[in-house]
Amino acid sequence: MALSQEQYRESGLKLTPQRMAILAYLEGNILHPSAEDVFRAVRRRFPTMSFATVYNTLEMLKKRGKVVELTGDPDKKRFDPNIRPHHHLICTGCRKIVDLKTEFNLTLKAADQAGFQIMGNHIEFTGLCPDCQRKR
Amino acid sequence: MALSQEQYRESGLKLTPQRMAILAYLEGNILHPSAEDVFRAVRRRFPTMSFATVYNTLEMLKKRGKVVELTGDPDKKRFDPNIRPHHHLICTGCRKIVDLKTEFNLTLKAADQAGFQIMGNHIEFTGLCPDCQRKR
DNA sequence: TATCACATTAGAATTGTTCTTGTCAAGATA
DNA sequence: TATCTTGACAAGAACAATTCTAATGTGATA
Repeated sequence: MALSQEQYRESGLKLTPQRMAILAYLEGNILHPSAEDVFRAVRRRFPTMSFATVYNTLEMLKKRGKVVELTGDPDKKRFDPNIRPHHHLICTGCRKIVDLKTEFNLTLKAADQAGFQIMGNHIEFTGLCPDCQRKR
Repeated sequence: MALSQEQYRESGLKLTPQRMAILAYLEGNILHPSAEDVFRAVRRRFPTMSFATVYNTLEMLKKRGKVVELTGDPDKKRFDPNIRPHHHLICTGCRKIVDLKTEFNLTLKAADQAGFQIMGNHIEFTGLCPDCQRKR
């Protein structure tokens, strides 16, 4: 998430301590946190932090393209501060999500697109992470 | 979803009218229905149908590999009775999900797998469906 | 048809997310 | 720096999706 404080301000948004804390937590975070993960982490420094602020901020960042909302976890929303297109490994045991650097060249023939205007693609490799392999 | 009534019984499950109605609705359904879609459809014939029955049945079918739970819709669980591996087109406007017949040969080098035991993969092509293109 | 394990129902409970309302503070302006 | 205005915040209520609970009902087998 390349989002400096200046960029932030320039886009007409107020830079509040709460938002800075959320940004700091997201910056470089590769754990694909849920809203609750963000909330729990940021609350340590801001005990009065509200869930609404977390959701509002994430929603705003999403609208501005600064974070991406992930699918792949059916139980909760997960967010990725890495906005460069990339794919994921997903553990079906613990729902851990790991970034993939591998690139794939995927194209769909027009005949297969069902009239869709394709904007992007995302590959989910599913399997068991090392921890979950050990447990079973 | 190739699941005949005989297979159903043989696997030690009771075949109730409610379950038959759910199975009938799922059979050949390409709309990737949510639990509520199933509920609403089946309730027409079984006005006493309970949501719990829908969730229980879907969960059971999932456990037995007769349906697949989809990611791709962050707001609700969606189910696919087509258990043959295939990929999807997803409309970011209305969350319509369309099956793709196109096959891709995706392999990950061991070095890229982060120790995961890979079980499968799934590609989501995102974009706007024809209806949503018209609306914007 | 009697029995029993399992399925069903209705609604309560839980979880994740969004909305509302009153208050407050960041950044702008003078 | 003092004041103003707009948007952000906190707290909790509301909402939506899903899961659980307890009581009742029913399919399959003998």
